[in-house]
Amino acid sequence: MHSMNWDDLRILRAVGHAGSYSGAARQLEITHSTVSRRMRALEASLGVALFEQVSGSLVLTAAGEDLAVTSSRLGEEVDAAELRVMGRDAELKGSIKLSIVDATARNLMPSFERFLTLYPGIELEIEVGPNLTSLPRREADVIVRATNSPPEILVGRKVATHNFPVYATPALLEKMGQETPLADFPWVLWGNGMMDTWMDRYVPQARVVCRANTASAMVEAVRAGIGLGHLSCYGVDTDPDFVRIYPADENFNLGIWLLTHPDLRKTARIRTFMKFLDAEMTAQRDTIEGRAPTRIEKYKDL
Amino acid sequence: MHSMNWDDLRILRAVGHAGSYSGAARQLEITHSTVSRRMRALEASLGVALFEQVSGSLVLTAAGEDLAVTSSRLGEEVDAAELRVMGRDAELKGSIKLSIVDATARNLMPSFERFLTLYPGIELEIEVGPNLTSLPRREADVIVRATNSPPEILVGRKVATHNFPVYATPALLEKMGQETPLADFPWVLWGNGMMDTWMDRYVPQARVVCRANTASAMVEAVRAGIGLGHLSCYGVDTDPDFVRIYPADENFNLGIWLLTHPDLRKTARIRTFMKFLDAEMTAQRDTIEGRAPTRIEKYKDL
DNA sequence: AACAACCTGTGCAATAATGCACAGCATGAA
DNA sequence: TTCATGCTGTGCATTATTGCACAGGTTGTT
Repeated sequence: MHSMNWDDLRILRAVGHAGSYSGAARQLEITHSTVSRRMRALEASLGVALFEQVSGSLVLTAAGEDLAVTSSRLGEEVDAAELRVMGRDAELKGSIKLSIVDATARNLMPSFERFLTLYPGIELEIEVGPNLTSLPRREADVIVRATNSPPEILVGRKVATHNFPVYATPALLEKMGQETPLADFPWVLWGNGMMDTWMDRYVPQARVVCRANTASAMVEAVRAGIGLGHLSCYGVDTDPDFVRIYPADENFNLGIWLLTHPDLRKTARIRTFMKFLDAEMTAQRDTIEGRAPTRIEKYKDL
Repeated sequence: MHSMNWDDLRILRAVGHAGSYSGAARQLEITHSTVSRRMRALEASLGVALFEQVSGSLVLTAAGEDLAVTSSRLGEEVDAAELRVMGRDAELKGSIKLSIVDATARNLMPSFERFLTLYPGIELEIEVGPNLTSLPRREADVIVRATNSPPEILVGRKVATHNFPVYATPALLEKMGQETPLADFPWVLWGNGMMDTWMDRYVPQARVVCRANTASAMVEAVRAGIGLGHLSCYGVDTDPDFVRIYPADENFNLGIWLLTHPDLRKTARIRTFMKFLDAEMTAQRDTIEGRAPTRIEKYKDL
């Protein structure tokens, strides 16, 4: 008997999650026209309307919602099964060249270790450096980047977000006095100017005593007590040397992107590795994004 | 990130169930070459061998078994969801012409009633007759047949099996005497001769006093006490007028096929109806096939 | 040994699916 | 009011998938 195409349910899951054909298309890395046709085909196959149009956008019907929920559960089972079996046998071998900034690399080392334990046939070549701005073709298989405008020649997805609260050290707070306003502190700013707009708006007369052009240098400069600084929660929240003194501004964050070249994305060991990192970072997202700080301090006023 | 094609899991489920690419192909109504390619693609996508070849046939690896089991569970969830939403709204309407023999039609009337209650927009035209041997194109949308050689121009599947134990009536047993051997009874045989080989082998000198050419006529002839007869358990096991006196021979049964024309199989109301009947008969398979008799008598010797 | 009936694998033509490019609609900001 | 940015729908060319036909292997029966 003719059966429904289960892969249409994978598309439906994405539509339910993204809220639109266009959003689902981006998530799945296919075109919105494909999503549209697949949902039409699914409706025809089932003989039921899954969507109704409201002001040019589509919303799920009751049947659509039912099926989208089921598809979401199916997705969880598929993902779990996929992780269980992917590259499970000795066939998964070869080299993976990873390009990653050093701060994020440090945070992910335990995950890399776990991956290499699971897949002993893999050789992971990690190219760690300061902010990597050029991506010569073929010099890396997998790229982890902190950006809000990922290069269009690569494919992948945003797995988490760097949020940047303002941090100080307890020693600096004590030295300056607990009631000293932010404007009176010395500041360490990002060399690429990404927080300058924020400073102009909220601490216009700030004493900028230092600029650093890498995440690691930023962290070490603040650790040394040189000044206050916007640091990513990722790895800093769990470092006892730091104290948050002002919350992150959601308009000043960076996506953490997991990217590869389009023609590599079907390569088993690349897919396995990216899926593994995706799962690891998804599991740690609250920690990465600063929603599970280990020290809670009274925030200063501007 | 590139995702596995979930529809490959639907194929894998069938392979796990059928035990071969060829068997899965028949079950899914696609070619074995498609099954082969889809399983190769799935293995490539996951980077794991799901099959290994043993004497020209394929057996599942541990990873393959893991994934086949998961796929089977997914299939149950998909089937349940599909039944919940299929044709759920008022859109499912139109006519369905069903061709079915009268004995099976009587057994399925409660199911037809349930279907029409669920889908009030459907008009079911049931063509009930004695054994229908010709299938003029387009005179029926859905065909239920008792056969072991379904017409190749139609598509569908065997949903259950007619098994044919030997039945008597209590009155006939009393009239003939409880210890009378089978050979001394009068017999009612099928007009199409389908049980003649069995009779030649096991009751060669039988007194054949009656032949009937339809299932209904067979049932009514035995009910009238004319003689013993091979009747389908389906509907007879639950009829208090009858007693089994000899078990069914598994080499003398008929498949119950649910069939339609290839170009109708994607039509929503046809698919919904066939899937519904499939589910109903699958749920009743033990009863249909005689594994849940309501009266258990001591079987006679040959 | 020969044959029948099952199995899987693959080249090539046919068919189906997808992406691209375009069109039109809705909404929010300036 | 105008414009930008999102959305969905669709014709056509491109790409991927499928079916057909064939080949070869294994097993069981005669």
